[in-house]
Amino acid sequence: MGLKYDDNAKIIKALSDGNRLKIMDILSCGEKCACDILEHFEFTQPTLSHHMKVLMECGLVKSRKDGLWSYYSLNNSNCNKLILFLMNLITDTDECICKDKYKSECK
Amino acid sequence: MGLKYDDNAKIIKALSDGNRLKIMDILSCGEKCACDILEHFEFTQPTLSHHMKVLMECGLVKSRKDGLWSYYSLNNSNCNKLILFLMNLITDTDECICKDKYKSECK
DNA sequence: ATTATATATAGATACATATCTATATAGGAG
DNA sequence: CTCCTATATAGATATGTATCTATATATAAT
Repeated sequence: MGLKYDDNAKIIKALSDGNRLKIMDILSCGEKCACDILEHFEFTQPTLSHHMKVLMECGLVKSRKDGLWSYYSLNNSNCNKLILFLMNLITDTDECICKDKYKSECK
Repeated sequence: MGLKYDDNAKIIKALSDGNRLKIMDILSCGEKCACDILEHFEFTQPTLSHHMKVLMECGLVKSRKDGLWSYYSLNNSNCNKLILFLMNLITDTDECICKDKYKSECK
């Protein structure tokens, strides 16, 4: 199955903030520019810039530039991969780490 | 839909650590006692105790005591709720925050 | 009772991060 | 060219956290 705990932990860490979850929700209905996203929050513009950078660097969000404006949208493929990872994680599959005889007998 | 960003962010934060993701994977095939979980890691017993506390406090893991041993298992209902939250978050549903006319015109 | 064992807690340290103000960059308008 | 605007970056601060060692708690065995 190729579970990569640390790699996925980084992506999950990007989502471990209420404001960033709200940003994801805002983007779920389509592309938005930074100033539109900012309207939903009380914090400052540099703080939004920081949050967008975190979401971009983990691959959950992508952006494009058009003149002065930056447009952001979800990277749906990567979002789906993360959810698939979590579903596999909590499911008792044949590839569960627990089945690894060399590490534990799972008594 | 009742999206609660901060509440779910807390749960997600508990999963934003590679070691805790591995613990979830270990528990996915059934109940384990602390010493069995510890065998999979290099860190010390108090560190495992800390990680288990984090996973318990966010509701993803439950435990029972039997003599000296503490047995841990996934709280499957809460695990499923988290995944459902994430699936709703990235989906363009009618209840998307973006549809809220009072907060944004979503131009 | 005494001793051994499984787990939890306390306190310390080192590192990460969410936010702010101030400033830089860079594109568009006049 | 000069000014305005949208966004990004730099640096500071305050808070959170992953880990360790040392110790406490609580149960079992002798």
